[in-house]
Amino acid sequence: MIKVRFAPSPTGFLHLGNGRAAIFNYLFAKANNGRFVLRIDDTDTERSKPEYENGIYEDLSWLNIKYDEKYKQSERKDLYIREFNKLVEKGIVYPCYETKEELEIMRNYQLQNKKPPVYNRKALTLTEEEKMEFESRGITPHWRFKLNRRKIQFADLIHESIKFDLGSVSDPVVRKADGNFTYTFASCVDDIDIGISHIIRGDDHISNTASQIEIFKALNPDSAIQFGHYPLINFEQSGKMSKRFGDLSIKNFRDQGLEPETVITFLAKIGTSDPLTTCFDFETLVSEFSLAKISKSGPKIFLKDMFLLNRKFLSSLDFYSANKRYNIESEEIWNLIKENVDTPKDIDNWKNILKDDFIGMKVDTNFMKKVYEIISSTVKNENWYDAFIQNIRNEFQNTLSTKEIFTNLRLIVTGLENGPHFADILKFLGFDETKSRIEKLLNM
RNA sequence: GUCUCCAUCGUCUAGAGGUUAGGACAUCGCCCUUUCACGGCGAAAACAGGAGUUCAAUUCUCCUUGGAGAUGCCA
Repeated sequence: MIKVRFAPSPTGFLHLGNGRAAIFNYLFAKANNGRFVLRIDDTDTERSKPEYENGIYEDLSWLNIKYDEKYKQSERKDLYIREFNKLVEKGIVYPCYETKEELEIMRNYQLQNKKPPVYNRKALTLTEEEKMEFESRGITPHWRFKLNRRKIQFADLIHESIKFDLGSVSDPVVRKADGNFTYTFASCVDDIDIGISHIIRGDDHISNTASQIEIFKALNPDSAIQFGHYPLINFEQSGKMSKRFGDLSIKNFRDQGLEPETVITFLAKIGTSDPLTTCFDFETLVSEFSLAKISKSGPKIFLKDMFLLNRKFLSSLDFYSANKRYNIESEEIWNLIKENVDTPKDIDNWKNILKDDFIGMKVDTNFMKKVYEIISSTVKNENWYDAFIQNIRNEFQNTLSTKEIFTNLRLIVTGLENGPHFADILKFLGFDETKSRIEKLLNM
């Protein structure tokens, strides 16, 4: 049974990186008839906040990612204690009494002497008397897992094979002095207990995986969990960019008017050998998903590409789907504007522009006067707009470029410099409304 | 410092010893549009560097360089 998990910690809002983890795992599960588990990794009681946990549910539901099972680490402490005690009995974990400050000093010292900042296992040499002494002073220990210091190699679904020198890392802390367990440990216990078959996470977890393989083995010698580490996204970052697009939270992009389909497709396809298609449905994404398509190198992404994709998504919608989401009054309106909207805000904007009480933007007064004269003398028949445009061109052909003429006209009628085919706009608005818009601006 | 991952057009990538190094997005040009956009067509654009293995290296090995990550009583 294939079972994967998405395990965010509620210490902040879900960002694009989290979203990618969720989507990869979700698609992997669906593509293999497996189950997708949501696990709230809230072992860090200091930083975990209920509002962030709610944010996780909101974002997942917005993205339309549904989970088959849900767990919360803060509700599973009894299990961790049981498993922890087994390791204590086996002597694989050991109590340490150093303070954070002492450890910090030790690390700095090692770094300054160009040595790897690895914990020196001093606590291992403590006598029972010394331990008692600490305890009597009210100092509770934190516990470390005694790593087998050797070079290991493990299979990886994306990198094929990863090697790691366990001698280069400290024995991981599994239980903190306050009695809470760390993610490193709780995660292993949960993965075994829940029956996770594949752990798919970012390259930033490679060193964790190396240590956790040892913990998995200590917990369950038969553990056969498979790993896949995908490369992290590099975000093109410049001051301007970040200012323009805001932070990287899913919530931010939702607020900016991106559609969930856009975010899903973007995150599912970026860094894979598939093109950034315009297929936006889950079924297609699932059928196209494969870990083999994820490249080993980290993609650099431009956030503007996501907005480009959003435009493609919107213009691909037919009237029925568009109307369901954005309540478009008529098919005529949708067909008129659909090629010219980047976000739902633009849709609202155009709906407003096409309403009768809309007021455009003033341009040069003489131009507006002339335009009014021309429309007043234009015959109101079936093709009035063609005649109207032709007459204006004739009037200004020696003084203004075609582009300038149209830009001015667009501003007067729509308030914008670009948009749907101009004659189509006039046709939609009708003779009287167009004339009234020019008149209104002239009288302002 | 140590450990780990990675390296093909601007970007995402295909390529697994012999290819005119292919595609997609972006860019530019032309066409369509009486204008911007949309659309159609086309162009430009890449194997980081150095050794080695080989008849032959983008492809295999090593080194250098570059990028990313880890090195927490965070996850």
